[in-house]
Order: sequence, then C-alpha cells, then structure tokens
Amino acid sequence: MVRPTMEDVALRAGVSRALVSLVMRGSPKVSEMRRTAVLKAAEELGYSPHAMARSLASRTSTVLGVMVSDLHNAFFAEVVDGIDEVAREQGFDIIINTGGRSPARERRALESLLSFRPAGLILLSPVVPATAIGKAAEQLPIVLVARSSRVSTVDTVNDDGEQGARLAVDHLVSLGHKRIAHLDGGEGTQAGPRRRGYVTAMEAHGLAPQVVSSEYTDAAGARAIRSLIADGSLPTAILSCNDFNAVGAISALEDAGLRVPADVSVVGYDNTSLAALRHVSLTTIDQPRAEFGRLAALALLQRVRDERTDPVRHLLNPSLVVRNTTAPPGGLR
Amino acid sequence: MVRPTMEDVALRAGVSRALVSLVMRGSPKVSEMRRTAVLKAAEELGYSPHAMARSLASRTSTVLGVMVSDLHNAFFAEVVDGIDEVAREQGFDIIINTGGRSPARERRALESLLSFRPAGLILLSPVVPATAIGKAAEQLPIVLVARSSRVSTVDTVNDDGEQGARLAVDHLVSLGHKRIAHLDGGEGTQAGPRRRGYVTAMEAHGLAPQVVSSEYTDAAGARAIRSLIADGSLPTAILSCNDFNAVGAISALEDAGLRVPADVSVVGYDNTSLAALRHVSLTTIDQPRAEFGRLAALALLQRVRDERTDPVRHLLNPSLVVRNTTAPPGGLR
DNA sequence: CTACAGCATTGGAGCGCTCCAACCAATAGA
DNA sequence: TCTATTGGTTGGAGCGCTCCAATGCTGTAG
Repeated sequence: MVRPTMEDVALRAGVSRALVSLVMRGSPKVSEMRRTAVLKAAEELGYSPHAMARSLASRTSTVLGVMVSDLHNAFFAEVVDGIDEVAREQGFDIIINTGGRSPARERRALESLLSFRPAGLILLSPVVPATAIGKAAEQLPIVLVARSSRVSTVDTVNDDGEQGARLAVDHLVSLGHKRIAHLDGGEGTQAGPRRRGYVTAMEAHGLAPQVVSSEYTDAAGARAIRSLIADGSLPTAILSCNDFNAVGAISALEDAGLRVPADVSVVGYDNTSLAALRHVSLTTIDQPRAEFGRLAALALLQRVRDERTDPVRHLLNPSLVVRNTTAPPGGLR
Repeated sequence: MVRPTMEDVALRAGVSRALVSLVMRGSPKVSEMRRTAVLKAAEELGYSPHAMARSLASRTSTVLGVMVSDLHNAFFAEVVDGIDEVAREQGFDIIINTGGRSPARERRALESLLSFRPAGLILLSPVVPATAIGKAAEQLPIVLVARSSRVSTVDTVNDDGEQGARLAVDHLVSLGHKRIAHLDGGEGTQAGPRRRGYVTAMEAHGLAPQVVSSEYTDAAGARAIRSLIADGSLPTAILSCNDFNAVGAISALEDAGLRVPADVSVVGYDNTSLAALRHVSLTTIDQPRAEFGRLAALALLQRVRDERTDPVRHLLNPSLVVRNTTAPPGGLR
C-alpha cells in the first residue's frame, strides 16, 4: 500500500531525482541509455507520477474539471465524450463531479472541483446562481454548456433552440399540416428559445400558434394531450418540448384511440436514445452533443493557454431526424 | 487568477501559518478570538484550502475515485448517487472518470484516477482485465460494483441475477404461463447468472427451458422474436435479458400483429427509466442501485480506515416490478 | 595544450500545506 | 517561592515533485 516515489526510482536506476523527472516528462535532453534505465526501474517498481505533487511544484495543472448537473441524463454523457476526446489528444485529463440538479449539491461539487486547482472548468447546464459562476471565473477559465452568461470571462456553448423548433415546424408544414400545437417546456432550460422559434415559424407560415403549457416529462406530455382532447382543440400535429414529453403525448393519443402518425403527427426534441428505439421511432430534433463537448474543451484550452481573452459564444445548429411519428395529416399517406 | 495561500491569510490575521492550518481543520484548541480573526481574513481574501497540498502534506486523502465504465447508462448514475450520499456524510469527496466501455480508455481513466492518490477506488462494471485491478489493489483499497472478483483485497457488490430471473419466472408461472422463453444476454455482464436462474426456476416448476441467443439491444430483441415466429416456436411469455431487449421484443411482436400482454407477456430486467415510461410500462426486475452505491462506499471506507481486511461480497436481492406487459396467457385476463 | 562550446546531469530551493516538538504565558499545587 | 501542568501558539522539517543555476564531461577549434 505504499507507492514508490521518484527518489526510489532514481536510486534503483542509479541516477538523480531530477533526471527521473526529466524522463517522466519526456524531455529530449536525456541520453537514450539513461532513459531506458529509468523507465526500466520505474516499471519494476510500479512507479507512476504523483499528479498532485507535480501540479503543486510546477504551478500548472493538466486537469480539466467537468461539472455535470445531472448524471442521469444521457445528453451529458455525449457531451463528456466530446470533451474527453479533445482533452486527451491535448494531453489533459478530466475529472468529473456531479451536482444532482440541486444548487446546494452543485455548489459543493464546484468547491470540490476547485480544490484540485484544475487548469479550467466546464459546467454542463449548471443551476447555481450566476454570481457563484462569476466568482469562480475570477480564479480560473470557465466554459458553460447549455447555459448562457453575460460574464465576459466566461465562454458559452449552446444549441440554437429557435432554429430547431423552426426545423420541426417547417417539416410539419411541408407535410401539409396547418394546425400544429407546441407542448411547452415551461421553466426548463432551453424551453424559451424553442417556444420562440415555434411561434416565429408558425407566423412566418401564416399559421396561428397554439402553445400548450407542459413540462419535460412523459406524464406531462400525456396530460397536455388529454386536456387538448377534452377541449376539442386537438390539432393534427404536435411539437413537444423534448423526447420524453413526446413519448407521453404519443401514449395518451394511442390511449384515446388515435393513431400516430396516421391521425396525429408528433415531433420530439433532443434525439435521445429513447427516440431511436424502434418501438418509439420518434421524429425529433438532434443536437450535436459531442460537438458541444469538443467546442467547449477547445474554448477552455485556448483560455488556459492564454491564447484568447475575448469571450466566445457558440450557437450550434440542430438538425431534423425524420422517423415514423410524422406523416401528412388526415391519414393521407 | 492568483489564489491566496495560507501564508496570506496568516499575515492578514496577524497569526502564524500553523494557526491558520488548525482553524481550517476545525481544531478545538484554538481560542475563539483567533479563530474568528482567521476566518474573517480568509473570507476577505476569498481563501479556500488547496486540497492537493493538504493531501500531499498529510499523506492522507479525503477523495474517493469512481470509475464509471459507461456514462451513457443511467444505471450508473443512481449508483453514483448512493456513493455520493455516503461519501459526503463521512466527509469525503468523490471524483469521477469514465472508461467509455473501452478497455484502453478505461485503463487510462484508472491511471488518471490513481495519479490523484485517492483514499480508495470504486469501479463500476469495469471491463479492464482482472490483473490490472489486482495491480491497482496493491496500492489502495478497491471495491467492484457489478463485477465479481476473487482477489481477497477487493470487495464486491453485485445483484443476485439468479434470484431476479427466478422472480420473473415465478411471476409468469403464477399467471398461468407454461411456455416461457429466455432471450439470453450472451457475453454481457450478468447474463450468466440470469440465464442460470431462469433455467433453474423453469426446472423447479417442471417446465422445459427455452433459451434463445440474443443481446443487450432492442434490435437484438426484435431479431430474436422474429426468428421464434419464423420457427413457429413462439411461447406465451418472454423473459428478456434486459429492458432494451424487451422493448425490441415488444415492438417485433406488435409488428407481427400480436398484442402485448394479451397474446404474449414480456418481462424485462433492470427497471431502467425506459421501463417506467407509460408508453412502455414494462414489467421488469429492479435492482437496488442506490443501495449498491451506498454499500460500495461503506465497504471502501472501512478499508480506508483499516477497520477490516477480510473481503466483503455483497449480493443484493432484486425485486419484481409488475406493470402492463404481463397477463395470463391466451388473453384470459 | 588550453579555451570554449555544447550537452547531459545534478543539488538545492520551493510549491502550499500538515505535523511535531518546542515554546510561552498563566494558573495550580507543593 | 519554585516547579508542574495546561491550553494556546509557533517555527521548522518534509510530503513528491519541478525548475533553475551550476557542474562535469566530452569534443573541437585556436
């Protein structure tokens, strides 16, 4: 249970501690002979460098901290994939911490991440107040994903929710739909842009928007549909605020004896793995998640290397994924 | 961008560095007067302790490393919740790293985690070879979740897959089913115990087991069903190796004009959030995921504190969650 | 044969912290 | 009055490493 140090390796290889340090950092100014001797000794002892001591001594860090607001959401997993890809190829490690959607726990996660003095921080859809982010931004570079900010030292990466909603409306209109309702995400992140995009697109087509208050869950989607049916105001197409909501909507429609897409078309948002299941096969809007992560990591590393001081605001284009929940209205297919 | 050190706080509070250290660690042998003075100075400077320097100096760590083999799987998120809960209440922080299901990447993640010299490591369903785990176990305490091990210095937490399969079979038999097929998980983790449990339970009921080779995906589940239909060997009930497989099976059954559960009953395994969707509403086997995490953290902390040296092998009981995909055979309901 | 590069190698200082032995009143006991 | 004892406080050493200035060593030019 006691790990060997550089000193041990140096002793065994018959060189100085400083030389071992050079070898470990891949310095070119070490003779081939010594290098192999050191590596051999390290191997035999099972030595691996102590990242914290290194970071302490060098006053630099090769660690990027990532705060994931909700580990349960697969959305973030793909963003992390993108971050990891870029970080790794540039010689950085990442450490993840999770906030569990609670501001208090998230704050603690932030504190914990900060105590490792990472080179920078990427926050995925954080729920902590902007002031907490601003304070952290005084200590190290920070990039926000799926959350906007006006702080000039903070970079952001977001999807263009307005455009995504527009894509969905355009698709439905091109199929011949005229009555299209939007099940709104309420307070949820990104719900605002999606709603705005929907309204704008409808008006651009000369159609009347119909916004129905709802939430990011399948139960809420089902509830919204039932109320529309009760009202007698059920349209021929539905644009849900996200995939879960859409799946709930579909299930309520089927419960009411309506067929999807023959009687009613449904479009989701996010292209979660759920949407891709053949049993669901949901037409939805895809966000370039891995690209979010890549751009976030790239932006962060630029700051870390002092290559840039102006803030970057990425707004990525979502795309439409057509599956089997959309068709022309009235079973015309 | 430059963080204050203990020295700065000491200077400002007019005390020694050692005294600040005592205050930061909440020592009782500090006069109230000095304590408040130090805390005030720290607050004004925005000081927070440097975790790495602390850990280096104290030769101890309050960090638990967690390696998640696949961040995309919500299963692990709940395990992490359990770990986090216990760790936090015992004054430990956790840092997470992901292996992305690839042994090479996982190895790197392990290396990275190790370089922080955490107090211990929890590996969630790791895919690295046992030797790599054994080697790491020489350096610090390790707990494995959803993977077994024979190494005596490593603790494990698993679900009792045999019992879970038995629960499912018992449920179907009690509904009146006699022909029950198992869509097998093949090489997948935990597929073995589930298959064994199924076979044992069938034989205990005097029924003939029918194991169909399949995989942990919805496409594989659908494929298996199609081949059963083509064979003319479709039973009245299906026990899938996991929820995804079950959903694929359901969709293939419906495509073939069969109703679930009226014509065929289907049981999944894992109780993922997918199963709970009303559109799916899958009868399935639930594993106490948060409990996995809690027990893993507890076991690890015992080792960390040298309270135990004998290995612990937790085998948790799964439970049956009845939803709407199971009913008596032949539409007798 | 000396001088001077150029290169590989090394000891020492120091990163921010903890820990320990020593220290310093102030009070208690003899 | 002198010595113990106690509670609060302090300087110094050292954790494992990096960085820097200095050192030794070749080989080549003068």
